[in-house]
Amino acid sequence: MSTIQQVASLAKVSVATVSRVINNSAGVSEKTRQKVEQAIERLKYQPNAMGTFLRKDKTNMILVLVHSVDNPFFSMIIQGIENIAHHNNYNVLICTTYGDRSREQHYVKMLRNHYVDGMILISNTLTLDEINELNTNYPLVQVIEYLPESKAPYYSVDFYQASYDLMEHLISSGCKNIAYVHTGSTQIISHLEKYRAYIDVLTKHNLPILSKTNEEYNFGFISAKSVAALLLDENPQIDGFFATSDLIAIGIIDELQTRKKRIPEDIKVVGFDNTIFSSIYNPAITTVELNTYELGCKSMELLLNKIEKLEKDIKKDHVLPYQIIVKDSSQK
Amino acid sequence: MSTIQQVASLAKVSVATVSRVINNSAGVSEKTRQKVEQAIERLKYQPNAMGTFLRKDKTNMILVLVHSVDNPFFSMIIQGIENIAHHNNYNVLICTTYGDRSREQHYVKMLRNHYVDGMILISNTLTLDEINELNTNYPLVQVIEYLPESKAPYYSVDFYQASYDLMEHLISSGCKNIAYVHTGSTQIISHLEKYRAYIDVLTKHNLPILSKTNEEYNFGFISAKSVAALLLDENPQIDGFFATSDLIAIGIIDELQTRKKRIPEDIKVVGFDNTIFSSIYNPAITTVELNTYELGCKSMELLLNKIEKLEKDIKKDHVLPYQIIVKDSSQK
DNA sequence: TTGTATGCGTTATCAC
DNA sequence: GTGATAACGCATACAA
Repeated sequence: MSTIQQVASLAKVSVATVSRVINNSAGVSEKTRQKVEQAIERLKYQPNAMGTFLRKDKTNMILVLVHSVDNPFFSMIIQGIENIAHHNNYNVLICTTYGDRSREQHYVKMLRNHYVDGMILISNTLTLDEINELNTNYPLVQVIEYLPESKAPYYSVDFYQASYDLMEHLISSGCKNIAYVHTGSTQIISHLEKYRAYIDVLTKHNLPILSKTNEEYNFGFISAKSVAALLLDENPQIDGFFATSDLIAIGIIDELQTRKKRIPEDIKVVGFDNTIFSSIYNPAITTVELNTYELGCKSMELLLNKIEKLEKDIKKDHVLPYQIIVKDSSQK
Repeated sequence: MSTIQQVASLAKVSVATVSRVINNSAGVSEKTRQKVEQAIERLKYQPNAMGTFLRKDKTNMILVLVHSVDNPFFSMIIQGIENIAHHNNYNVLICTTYGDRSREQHYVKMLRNHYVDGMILISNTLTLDEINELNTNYPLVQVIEYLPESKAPYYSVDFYQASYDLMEHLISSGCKNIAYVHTGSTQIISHLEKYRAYIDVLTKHNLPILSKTNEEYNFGFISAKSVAALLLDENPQIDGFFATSDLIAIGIIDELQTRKKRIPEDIKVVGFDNTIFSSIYNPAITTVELNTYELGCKSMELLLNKIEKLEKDIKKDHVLPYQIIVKDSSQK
């Protein structure tokens, strides 16, 4: 491994000149530039990024804290983030927590240690105090999931209204006994808002509340299947399922098919997120498009603003539109 | 942001002592330690990782180069890698290329620039020369996909034998016209070996060869559906499909169901990788378990050996066992 | 047990 | 247009 020193010696110039050549700074004569470039070539010199980082106090890396990525829902957000990041010469460090708080703390430490210039939280278990503290000291953006009371800005979707629309769709399709199924954390805003809409719509129509959640995520599918089984055992009259994700919907449908129920004739099912799963499954699943790629792009743009302090007063709440996508699983 | 200097001043000790406290080095009196810890606490001091990295010429980060991660197949490998990495105080940087060579080169540069201490290649488009050059200069390990002629070590599976077994299974289940479907890169070793077995088994049994590939990956499913449609139009006699992944199998089955074919009665289908998809789909898909988590663990252990030069002569070829998992899609 | 001094590799300021 | 040099924050060899 050669250093800038060795290049300077070989080219018979100072390290300053070599640095200028590397960074394409103005004020280097063509002759010198070529000498230096030849030396770089001969030594196969590669700048040591750590020297640069230390000197500049900037790594051009940002960290994305996410539960897991083995789900097109999250990976689309990340692709949006990466798109904007790469166009602005930033690298994206994907860090998966799998809900483990110690892993999460470990990654947060990377922000504190100047490993990265900023952080995007997709789904996290940080407390309100932690987020507020981090937000005052470091560039921080929340996307999809967020703490509404926190001071950190976020990009998300109106989960309440989307769920309201979905519920009205189920009811207008003839459902009278609609069950709500959620697996994974019950602290997240998306679930809370979906559930709130579920309750409100049922109350408005004077229909019974039939809901069950399971803190275990288990890729959504596994937990959902058993939750659906319990619900159906206790409430054989169920004729509609509101699932908080496409994967949960698939778990429910799998259980229904085991019980020889026809979908949508006997029971209708709706999911959320419009992932590839809702298209490849049989039947295709009614769902909600959240424009996750766009959300990723926007949140990265916001983070860049914070890092490079382009704007002083950054708006805190950003809500992007959604679209209800009706497919086979809930047709009349 | 405070520095070690400020902590030293406040605690009225030298920076060396502060450094000793931070790193839990021996030879610091209890009294001094407490003084320093109080100063650290008061200043909310967080060490700047870049200083440490530069000084130690080590980042304790490794890079995983992978096509994409929105697939349980890859994410299981990565979980294995992360497991071993974290137990050895290393961080894992997940870098997705989506088959884009410029992104790939960008990430490779991070290895050259001392950003990371080593690299694991899961699926890549690096040339033989590139891999060999990198392997001589940096710690490098290949997993799953590899260039057999390269000098870099790898952990993988006997794709030929696994495919041979699968083909024999299809034939013994009664299939006489078996089609081979692959989407994505056709340069990868897994496809080449699978295809070689496909040909060998058919030749041995004197059966016709019916294969089609599509370089476009498209999440496997989309491309596979159209490939299957073409194959079925041209060869209505097909009674078995060998798909090179579970997602491809799903695409095929989707096309078959559109055509009102019964599976497995009319046509049998087998996939590969034993991802969650092969279980959640209806029918459940016969597949091959590759022990991806284990492969991830082993390859990280190997990389650690190379980084910390524990062993001198590292074996180059490592082949882990597989298991054929028969499910509904190919039952007699 | 503690402090001093040096260097890791780079960039940037200031001379010339 | 180029060079000398200080500084970034930290760890460590050596001295005390």
